Amino acid sequence: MSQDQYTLKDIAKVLNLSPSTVSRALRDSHEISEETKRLVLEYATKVNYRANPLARGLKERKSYSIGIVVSEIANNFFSQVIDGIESVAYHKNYQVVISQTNESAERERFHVEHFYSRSTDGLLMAMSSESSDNSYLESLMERGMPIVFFDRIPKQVKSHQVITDNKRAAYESVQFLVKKGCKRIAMLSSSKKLSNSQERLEGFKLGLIAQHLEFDENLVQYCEYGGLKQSEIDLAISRFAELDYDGIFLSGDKLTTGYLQALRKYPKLAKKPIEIVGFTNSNLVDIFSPKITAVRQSAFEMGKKAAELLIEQIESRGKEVDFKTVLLPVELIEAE
Amino acid sequence: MSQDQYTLKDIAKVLNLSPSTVSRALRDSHEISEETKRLVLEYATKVNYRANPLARGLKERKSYSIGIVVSEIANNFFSQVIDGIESVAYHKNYQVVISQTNESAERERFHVEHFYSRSTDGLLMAMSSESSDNSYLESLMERGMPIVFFDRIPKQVKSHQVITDNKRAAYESVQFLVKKGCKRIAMLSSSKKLSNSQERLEGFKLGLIAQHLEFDENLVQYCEYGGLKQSEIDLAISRFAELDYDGIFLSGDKLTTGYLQALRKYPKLAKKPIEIVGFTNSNLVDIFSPKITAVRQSAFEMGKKAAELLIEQIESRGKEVDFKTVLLPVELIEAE
DNA sequence: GTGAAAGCGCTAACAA
DNA sequence: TTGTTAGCGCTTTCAC
Repeated sequence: MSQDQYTLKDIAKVLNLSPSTVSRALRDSHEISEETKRLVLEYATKVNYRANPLARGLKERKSYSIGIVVSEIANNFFSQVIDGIESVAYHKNYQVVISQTNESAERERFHVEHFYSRSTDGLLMAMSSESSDNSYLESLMERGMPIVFFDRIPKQVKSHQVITDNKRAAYESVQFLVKKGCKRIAMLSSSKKLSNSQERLEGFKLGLIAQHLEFDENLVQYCEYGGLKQSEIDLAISRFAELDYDGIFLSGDKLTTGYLQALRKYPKLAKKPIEIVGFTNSNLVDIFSPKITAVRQSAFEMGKKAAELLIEQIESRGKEVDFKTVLLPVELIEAE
Repeated sequence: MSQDQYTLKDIAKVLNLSPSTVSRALRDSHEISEETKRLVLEYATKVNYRANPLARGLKERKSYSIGIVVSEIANNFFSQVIDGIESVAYHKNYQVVISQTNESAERERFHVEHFYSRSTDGLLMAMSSESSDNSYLESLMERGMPIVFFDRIPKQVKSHQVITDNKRAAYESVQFLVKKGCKRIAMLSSSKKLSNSQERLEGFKLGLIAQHLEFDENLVQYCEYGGLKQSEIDLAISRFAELDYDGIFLSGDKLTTGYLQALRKYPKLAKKPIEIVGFTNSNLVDIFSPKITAVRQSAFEMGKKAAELLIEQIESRGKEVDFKTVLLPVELIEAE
């Protein structure tokens, strides 16, 4: 990096070759002699040659960059996913471009179209909670833009998907609570509309059935905004207070932390200690109080897997792909 | 977005103009008649024309993208900074490309050079803790790559810098502790080498002086790895245990959470309750236990400010800039 | 006020 | 096996 960027032409001139030969040599083409390849490679390494990605992208209609669309970056779960994405992209030489929607469908669309006009090679998306009309995404994909969805996936789209095995996670949470001696288990859930929530609720019910426990609709409270508004949680909790329960399953990150915050705020609502199991990807559960058992999603893995699938799809260049739905496990982490 | 990307040529053909005229019209050049401009603009809007950023970048040596280099993305503080950066970039129409170094100087350099070869327009960097030789950064800047440093800045570089007012933050933390009745205040510090740490230590001392308290070297423990290794913290804490102190100032994010984790692990080390003040940008301090007072950096603001300065510098196109050092305040958040 | 042409750095079809 | 040429989509100098 001790001087300005070398180009193919520069190298060609020095070695008395043509730019195309140099190009081919660098791409290890079979039609170039070993001797020439060696020469080119040697010199290229020496001057630290880097192909100009803009030029290459312009030519190849490829930018070697992938876009991420999430609702918020400053979020334990998403930032861990992004970490995973970056780690894969780094090794495969793709740039990672981020964008956030703040849960706005309009902003989501803006970003997606922007990525498109930038010849971004592919997209990794977790849908904003507000989005409903996804037809524009389908038409994009039809026109050849690979999109891999993770965490929050739109309905009925043909694409790779990487999600948490929500049903199983909820099921196991119940098993855990029962093992701890709980007989009446409450649940704090997000909006019934979200696929995530539905699956977790289903797993919750199955978990109860497996333990021959009755499902009591009163013991489930729904938060339309998934805990984005603390007031929602406060309300839910005050409703719970009148009921008798000895364990609770919190089915979302914000619900978990919101629940704990509410307990702090209204200590009398927490008359007796109960067993708490909740989704959260915070790294700091071990210093939370009261103690909870964390349902930790494989966020990093999710990012990795999604990025791998995306890059694979990108590099298969429009060949028929058979779309996968990858289910990732959660980990129950019990505070000591 | 209902068909494939239009090009200048497409528009030119339809309107019976030359591509160059269309280009000029779109860039609002004075040498194009109002009438033509109107025509072009109208049609361009109609077909939702977007200039191909790769082609433009290749030509203009500009990519309308800025790069972020941080040690880790999945980190409360940094992800909040990135949030701030994105919010500015979004409005100014720049893409945000992320990269992480995992504290490796080598990886840092790799990323920076990569950004350079990608014609990234500018960089936002928080140095990795491992980096020492920054001469390559200087030569980069000399060759016209704008870099704005935030949080962790290299020594002696001429550039914009956005950092926390560390001295003041530490000073105020001490005032706070004294107001709470503390007489013997301990401090857990990062490596003496880091500028951040030095400033916080200095503020700590000044704070003591202002309260006519004596600075006792024994009451300060240094963690070479800033708390990255829990063992470091455990050791420091066990040393503290033998001393008599009634308040502690934790001068870094990982130190704060690590300290709390250690208290949980070795409850006997926390013989008597003491007042705790510590840096942390976690949103969950209110559910930590024991209760602490959080020193919260203006992370979002830091990202915003840094991005604003960077884009301003980019768009001033190599004009002489007079470099600013922006000091941001912290907020002390007391648990209820 | 508009157009023709060159060129940014790269790849690939075609020639030799 | 290597070189020549054209062209990706854009901007800009130079001509008209």
